[in-house]
Amino acid sequence: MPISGFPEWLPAQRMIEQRVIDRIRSTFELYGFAPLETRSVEPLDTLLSKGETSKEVYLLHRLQGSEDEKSEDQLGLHFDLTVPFARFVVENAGKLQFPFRRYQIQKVWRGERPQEGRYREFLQADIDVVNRESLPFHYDTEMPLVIGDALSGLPIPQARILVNNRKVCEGFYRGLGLTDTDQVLRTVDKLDKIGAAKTRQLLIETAGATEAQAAACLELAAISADDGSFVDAVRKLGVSDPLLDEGLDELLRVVETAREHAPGLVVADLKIARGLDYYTGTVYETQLRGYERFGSICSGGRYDNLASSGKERFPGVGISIGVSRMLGVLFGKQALTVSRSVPTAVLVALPHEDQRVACDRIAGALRRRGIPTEVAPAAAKFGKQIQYADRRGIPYVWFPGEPDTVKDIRSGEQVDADVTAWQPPDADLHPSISGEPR
RNA sequence: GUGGUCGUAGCUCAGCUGGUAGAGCACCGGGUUGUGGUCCCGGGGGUCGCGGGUUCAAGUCCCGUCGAUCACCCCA
Repeated sequence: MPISGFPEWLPAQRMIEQRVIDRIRSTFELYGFAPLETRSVEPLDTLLSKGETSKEVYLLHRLQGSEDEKSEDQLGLHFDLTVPFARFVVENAGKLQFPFRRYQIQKVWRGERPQEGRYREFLQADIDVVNRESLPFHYDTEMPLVIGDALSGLPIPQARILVNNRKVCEGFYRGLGLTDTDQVLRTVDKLDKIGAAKTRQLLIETAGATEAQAAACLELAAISADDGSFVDAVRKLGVSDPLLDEGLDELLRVVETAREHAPGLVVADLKIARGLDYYTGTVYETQLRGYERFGSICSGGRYDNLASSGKERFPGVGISIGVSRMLGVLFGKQALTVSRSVPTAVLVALPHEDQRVACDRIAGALRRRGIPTEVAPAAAKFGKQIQYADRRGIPYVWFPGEPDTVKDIRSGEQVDADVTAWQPPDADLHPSISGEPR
């Protein structure tokens, strides 16, 4: 029986997942991020002190453990990769070179109610850069480019990274005279769901806004642009505040850098506010075109205060691809398929059981040349053996003989072949993933 | 964690106001004496998610539970 929120894929889907991970990993390394894996558990205090206030953390305890463990002794499964990473950096600061760029591809756990693309155990692929004391802003501009590069190499719908900056919102709200900027942010965040009228009402009721202030907040939230024009649009609203200026300047740099290196990838969208509450500046959120209703498949942001030890601070910026969420959503729409359900490229047919040794020899020779090969399970009729391959999508069946022949079962074409020379086309060597149903 | 909808064969589904389960596809075998996919014939397969209750009788009604999904919450 399945357990709610803990998905298990079939081999075909796992192959797709592995291909996706391969692509993400190689891209991360292409940009010089170093691999890291942290333990799955953290002290509960570490998890909770970093803003995760809800009870969605899974606790770990031994069956034979004592009932009255203190909370500082309790272990919880990590719910993201950023908090463990921050802890790791503080702990190992003396052994790391800064700025430190690392990637981490691991499972994380959250006790939320599952839905399509929302799980309790899921895989994240995360990159972060941290530095001592202060982190140059250009890293904030780099994050979307890495993600855009990784995702654009996959047969999935185009990604659109929505970017905002908390300084813009907070500065704007402050400039308006609103003091509870967090509450304003939380309310504005619901705009898409509850609509402008209700948002306006809530701003007045819960954030102490006047009609005019609420209207201004909505006007800010409505601004979205894939170029620098959003800056003028904000200025036209006539609010001024130093933090607002700083935020606009930063956001502009993200948008302009993306326009230079990856046109169409990034959009400044001043209503996005989400992410964990440790974010202090830039925030990212990513949609796949045509899949907007499934929410963000990749998000992150700048955190200036997450990691610190004594007087030392380690500000960072990072972004994380929700691999399981992205795949779950695409699987649900049958928008990702793989060319076969096994890695095998060649099935060696078995004429008689007493020829298994010879067939194993053929398979060995092919494998030594990097061709994934298996020998037929039984000396059934050749029709059955071909069917065995066909069911699994194995493209070639090898017939031992004088001479050996190999058949492309898709075309039916069968040619003489030599184990020391025959080579399938590169496209057939390994399963390939595509965006179209098979 | 809260609320709604749904849960019949591997898959898609049918099963009227309760009367002890059915189709198509898939699968297996044969026609086809060792090179598949078409066609024809035949066959296997279901504790009706699970548990309890009401009833002479429950796939069908009631309660609980598990799972899927949607909304809230929150977020990958």
